[in-house]
Amino acid sequence: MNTQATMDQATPSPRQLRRRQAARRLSEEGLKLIARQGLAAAKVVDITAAAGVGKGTFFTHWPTKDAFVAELLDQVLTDLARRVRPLGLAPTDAESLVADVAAVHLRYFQLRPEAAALLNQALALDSGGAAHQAAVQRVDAHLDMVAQMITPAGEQLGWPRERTKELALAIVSTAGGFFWLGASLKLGADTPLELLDRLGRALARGLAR
Amino acid sequence: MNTQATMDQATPSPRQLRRRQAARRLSEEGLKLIARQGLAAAKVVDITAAAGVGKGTFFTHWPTKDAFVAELLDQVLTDLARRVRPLGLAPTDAESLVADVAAVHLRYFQLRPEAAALLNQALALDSGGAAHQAAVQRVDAHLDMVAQMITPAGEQLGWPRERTKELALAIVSTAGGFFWLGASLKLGADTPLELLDRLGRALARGLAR
Amino acid sequence: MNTQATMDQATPSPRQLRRRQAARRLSEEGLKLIARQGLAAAKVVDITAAAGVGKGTFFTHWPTKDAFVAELLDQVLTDLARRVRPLGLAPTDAESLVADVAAVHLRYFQLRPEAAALLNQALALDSGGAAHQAAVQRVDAHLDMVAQMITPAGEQLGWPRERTKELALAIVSTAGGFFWLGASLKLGADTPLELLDRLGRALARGLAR
Amino acid sequence: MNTQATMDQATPSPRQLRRRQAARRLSEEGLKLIARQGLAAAKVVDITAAAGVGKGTFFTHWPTKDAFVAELLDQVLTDLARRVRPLGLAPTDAESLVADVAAVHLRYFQLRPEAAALLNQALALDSGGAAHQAAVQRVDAHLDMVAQMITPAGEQLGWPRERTKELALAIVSTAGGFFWLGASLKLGADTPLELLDRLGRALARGLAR
DNA sequence: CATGAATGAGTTTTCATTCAT
DNA sequence: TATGAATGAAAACTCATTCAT
Repeated sequence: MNTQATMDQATPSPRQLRRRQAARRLSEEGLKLIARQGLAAAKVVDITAAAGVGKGTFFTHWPTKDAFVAELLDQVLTDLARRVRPLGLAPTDAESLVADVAAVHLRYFQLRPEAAALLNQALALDSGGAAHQAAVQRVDAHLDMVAQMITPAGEQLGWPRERTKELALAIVSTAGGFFWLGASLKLGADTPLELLDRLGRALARGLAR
Repeated sequence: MNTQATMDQATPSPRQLRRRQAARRLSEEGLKLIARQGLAAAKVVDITAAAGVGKGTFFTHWPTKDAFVAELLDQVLTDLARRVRPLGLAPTDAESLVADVAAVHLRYFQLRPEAAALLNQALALDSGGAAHQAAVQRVDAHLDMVAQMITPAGEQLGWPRERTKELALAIVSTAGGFFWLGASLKLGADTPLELLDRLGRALARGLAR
Repeated sequence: MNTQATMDQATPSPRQLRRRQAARRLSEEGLKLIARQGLAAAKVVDITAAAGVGKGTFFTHWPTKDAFVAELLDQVLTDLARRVRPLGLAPTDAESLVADVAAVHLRYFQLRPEAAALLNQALALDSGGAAHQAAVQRVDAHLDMVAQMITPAGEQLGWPRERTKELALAIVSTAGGFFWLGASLKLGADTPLELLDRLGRALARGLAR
Repeated sequence: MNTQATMDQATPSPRQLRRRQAARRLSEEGLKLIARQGLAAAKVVDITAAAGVGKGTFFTHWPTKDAFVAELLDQVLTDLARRVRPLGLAPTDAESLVADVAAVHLRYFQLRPEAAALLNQALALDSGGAAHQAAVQRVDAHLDMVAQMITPAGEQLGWPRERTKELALAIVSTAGGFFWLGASLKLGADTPLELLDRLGRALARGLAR
């Protein structure tokens, strides 16, 4: 009862704390490096060096580099979802809802261009490999979530219900693509929120005839 | 007098013809493979096998794989530009011009998802390498072209002149990103033109306050 | 307090020991193979196989094959220099000094024909490459060392001071060349020291009018 | 009787002339390139380009690159032999004969450092290959020739008869080695003949007790 | 014969992953 | 558990050689 294993959240041993710290640093530095140098160019040894741990440590946290990328992608999309979901709760008109969802995506990727980079690079993994499958599934899940949120609004705006997922795709890809290309071309980082909002709203308004 | 050497562009030797044929096949199959399996996973040997030539032949056409990718990117963007440029000639209202430019991009990438894939993957090359530099520059040039076309229209719609390039980025990335994510997720390929037009128009309309 | 970290040079970890062992074995086997088969024909994989380690291990010790060759050359010339230098300390007449320097070179290369082989092959590397530059510089440094030693003696024997380096070249190339050609032709390995000494002395005596 | 094939030396067809011209140019440029860049770095295509012929032409003259090198080596040693042999005809004292043979070698390699380079590089070919065998044999034959010439002289000077070949080796390797190392280190090219003679004579004089 | 386009065997080098300490 | 040394599969690229024109 008093042993560590007994209670999950109870005073993690200092060792456990250090371990989690290391994992966090690895995630952070890994994401940065992948965004800065590309997925292939970001070597495991670079990531561990940046995080200040030994190379072998990496593989005590994730079984493979692909698994690491998968978790990174999951973190990013989970984080993004946390900001999107509340929009579904407060009732607004259809147009505003869609516009807001787009705006949140745009702002998120503007602040975290690494997230946009990761999104794109993860989908560029070998189509054969399980890693690609996993990435696709994870993004798909995010899209489903967004689609579910905006289905009624879309319908009100005259968008075919069975095609709402493409609407979600439009929102996510617009935002992700803009800041992914933008990061490469050194554009977009300082685009004023006001203009981004206009871009976000553009989609929504455009739907209404 | 009637020999080949007489006229520069006349009757290329059958050998040259075969050679060009091979180059074209390599480009086609290369683009397909890169889109299907990812840039890194598309090995040179796969591309040559798909094109039905020996491995070494590849390197008689391009000095490196990166040079090949660069040329592919150039071909794609040149091809795309050929379809975009005419829009600048026929006079229309500002909103329609922007909407049309967006629509052409969307349709282009819908028909050629490989092009969208290439665009995204080329920018994911090692940030250090010259290949990445080249890709960035090429895309940048395309953006400049688009920006130049839509600058007046953007201004009329109240978009700051010095930020037109970001507008161009929005158009290109929306289209490219949509079909890049879409291809991975098996979405978008059959989205009706009508809906795509609406998405395209969305940006344009959204600009007007 | 008694741990390894306490003293810098004390008790290298057993892992480090094994590592150094491997490096030494690689150097030895590499030198042998290069002498036996030629620099180009001595594949890295052959060297590692001969040393009983994996192929990749090679590159954890030297970044390139060229760097390996450079170190080998340095080892050889450093080792040779260790035997030559003492001659400069004990005072003798000019003729004997030169003869002794020549004799040490001859004996050294007779006992280690691989060293002679390496010397010649390293200079045969692509003239364009940095590897060739490095090899040339290293040999040049050895020549300078020898030249400095024999400058006064040479002068006494009537050899122009500004051409002492060519004298050094004569000594080194005579010895190296003899056993390099000799090894290829299966000659020289059992030439009696007495005869070698005569050859060595020949240079010295010959200088005096 | 009147056909070309009938008489060997009679009026070679202009075609034959051009062919021989090409072969000569290939030999010359090949030797230069091998000396300048190293045997491995001197690509067949470089040689043909330098000679102003197509790549394929090379292989109508020699079946392999190795055969080309073998012929080059043969040409060089034959050329050298032509200058050495006359010394055996005019009677002189033993010391002078040996000294003269050495001097001829030294002068030859000073004027043609490419020849020295070729000599060394040819012996560095894969020990496994037939090319190496051939090179070794050819050099061996040259050594035998020299040895035969100086055997009596050597004996008179007190050099063991059964070791004359090593004496020949000393002469050839001294000269070849000096200018081979010298060419790499930019030394020796302008060493005055007088000093070279002294070096050459050194060997001879040194032999006498 | 001369040519240069095509070819693929062969080599270096990289890097995720394993595992003994 | 953390570490970094060892490993070998994999991939780009080179270049002598072949051969159709």
